Amino acid sequence: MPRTSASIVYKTLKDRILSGTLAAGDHIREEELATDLGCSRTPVREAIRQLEAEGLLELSPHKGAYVTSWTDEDIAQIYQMRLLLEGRASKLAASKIKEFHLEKLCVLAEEMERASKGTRPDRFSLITDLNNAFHGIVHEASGETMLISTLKGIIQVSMVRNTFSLYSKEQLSRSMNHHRELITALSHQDPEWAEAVMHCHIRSARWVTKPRS
Amino acid sequence: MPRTSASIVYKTLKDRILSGTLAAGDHIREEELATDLGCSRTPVREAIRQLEAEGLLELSPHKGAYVTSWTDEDIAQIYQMRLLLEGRASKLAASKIKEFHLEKLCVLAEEMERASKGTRPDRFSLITDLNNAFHGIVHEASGETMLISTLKGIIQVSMVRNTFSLYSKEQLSRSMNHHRELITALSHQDPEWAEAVMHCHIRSARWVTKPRS
DNA sequence: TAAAGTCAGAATGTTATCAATGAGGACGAA
DNA sequence: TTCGTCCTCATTGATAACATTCTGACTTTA
Repeated sequence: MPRTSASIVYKTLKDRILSGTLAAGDHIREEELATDLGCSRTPVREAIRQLEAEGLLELSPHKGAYVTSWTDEDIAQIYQMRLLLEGRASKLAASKIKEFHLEKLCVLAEEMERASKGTRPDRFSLITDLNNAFHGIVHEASGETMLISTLKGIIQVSMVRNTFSLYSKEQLSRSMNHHRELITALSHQDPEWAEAVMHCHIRSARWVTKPRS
Repeated sequence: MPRTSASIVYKTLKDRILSGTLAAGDHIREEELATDLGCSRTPVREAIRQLEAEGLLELSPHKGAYVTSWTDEDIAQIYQMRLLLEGRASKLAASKIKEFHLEKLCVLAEEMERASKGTRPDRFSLITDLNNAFHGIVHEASGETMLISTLKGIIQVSMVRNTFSLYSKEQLSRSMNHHRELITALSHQDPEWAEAVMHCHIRSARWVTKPRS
């Protein structure tokens, strides 16, 4: 899909940030990254600016780019935003959802369950991708373009810290149950139920990376 | 404040879009803008990419950038988002607001009233700036960094179409009254009242650019 | 010793130039 | 006329080299 150098750099850099290869606060040198990826500085700069706009990088003039460090307070606020926005998305989706949405959700839920019971070492990143796709379908079903694009940015940020590899067996199973319950609520076209399930789902995810306090 | 060429181009271009100098759908050529502003294409490219990330420009490969055309549906959805997010910001602000916030809000409300009663030809852009500052203080008082930054992007977009020059005398006066009422609600630390006033304020603004349908 | 000034080095900001791509029109055949 | 092909040109994509600015370390001086 991405055929320009800039988009390749973008994707690579974003992967490294989301996967934790690049840690919070790390300094990114344009030249270094350019030679590393075998292109000139211009595409690298473009990728960096784009990631800055998404909030994954912070850049200060003449100094360079740094991987954004999120405070615990930031993370807490991001979850509050997800609560508000994904709650609304679920609510809206319940009234508008189409059959093919429900079918996709079922398939994704099933694949996630299969993946979570497996033992492949890369299963967590697979679950992450499936989970993102699942939430994406719910958002799409809400039919609100603006809500969808806002959510995309916010969720991405909350994914920097949250990995399914941190989930306990119990937490993972609860998450899967939420997916099932959400599908049921949506298929019954019950907005309040759908919103409530989503609230449970997000609130429970909130406590994975940060057990107490 | 902005000392790099790229940020100057960014600011200039953004002003032109928000002020309507550049209309929806207008084509922007890198070369053209570069010679116009007396710099090379690179800073222009950077500014364009940044504005694309903010949603003000749409970028199609090998063709160039176009000023985003918002459909009526988009505008409606943006107001829904503002309703949700600014409502929450007002609610939170009510419990946390400090005395100096209230003082600033009073000053701004007063200046807006004075400006709206004046006859200076540039009074509408003045009111716009004051109004943005007013809402900014409310957001700031909410103390939620993430909410604030999300709102900044959304409001900016909703400002492309909405100008106080379109307000009738009655609408303008109602808007001023909302500001006063919001200050009172906030000073009484009544979250529900503050939220309700903000809802009224945004819903009434919704019907300025688009009288019916 | 501490404070201020200076300078070298490194990184980003900017430019000019070349390469590649796709849009749109001219042309011809069915 | 309509469709398809090819060609041309405008515009973006990418590179390398130059300019500017910041940082931090070294020197000087009181």
